Amino acid sequence: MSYSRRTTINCENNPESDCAIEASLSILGGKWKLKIYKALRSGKPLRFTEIKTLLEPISDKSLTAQLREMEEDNLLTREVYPVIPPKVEYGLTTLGNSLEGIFIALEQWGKTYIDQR
Amino acid sequence: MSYSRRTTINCENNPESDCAIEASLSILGGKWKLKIYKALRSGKPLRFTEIKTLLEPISDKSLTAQLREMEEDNLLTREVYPVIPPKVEYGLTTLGNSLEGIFIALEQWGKTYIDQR
DNA sequence: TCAGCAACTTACCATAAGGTAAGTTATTGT
DNA sequence: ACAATAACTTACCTTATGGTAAGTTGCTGA
Repeated sequence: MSYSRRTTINCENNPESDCAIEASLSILGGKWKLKIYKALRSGKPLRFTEIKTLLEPISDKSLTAQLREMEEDNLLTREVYPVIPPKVEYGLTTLGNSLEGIFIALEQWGKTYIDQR
Repeated sequence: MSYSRRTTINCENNPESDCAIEASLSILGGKWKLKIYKALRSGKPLRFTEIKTLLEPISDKSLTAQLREMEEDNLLTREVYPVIPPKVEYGLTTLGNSLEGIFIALEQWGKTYIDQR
């Protein structure tokens, strides 16, 4: 998708309710976001490397970037354990869990689309 | 979003159901796709210029590109009236109409997200 | 004769997202 | 002494998407 990320979503010049949709897409539009959601959807927090293994072939750089953005957007929590080597666990927030509806809708429609060919 | 368009969606290397989601996103990921859907959602077919006015400030180039892709993806119909100056009407197909679920899910979640700040 | 119209097409350019590959940190096990 | 480890960061590059501005078509009304 090409919904660029924004720092502040401005609904001012959006008299209609496009804004809500734009918000959703700007937040979920990253190439790996929904896959990260999927990895964490079970409820169990995962470590950086565990997520990375699940999403392969994602790069370290991309994974950190996407995780940071999702954290900023309050979709997931990041817990740092002060040990060496480092240990960091990521889990879904309440807002993160509320993505389920979108996930299901996209999955269902995708199946419909694929079937129709 | 950064779900690049594909000619054939390959589910072969996708043992999980990610494929359906990827299909959805690759098809809806265009910057204007969901706005075009929204414009046509009432059921009434619209002309190129009418859509353009509704979506402003979209460029001619982008609008044609997005419409063409949606047509290829069987989301909308394109009816050409052989008159001069040209008249072309776009409307939703059955598959196009089935996007409603995604539309609603994105809209609802976006509202939730915006409220939580 | 010629500007105006709708629906394009074309050439060119700007931006952003993401990839690759390497480096960083501080401790622990060999 | 030193390689290994997890979770990054950095510099650099490629690609895709979309924007701008101009041109095209063929008839019609002034």
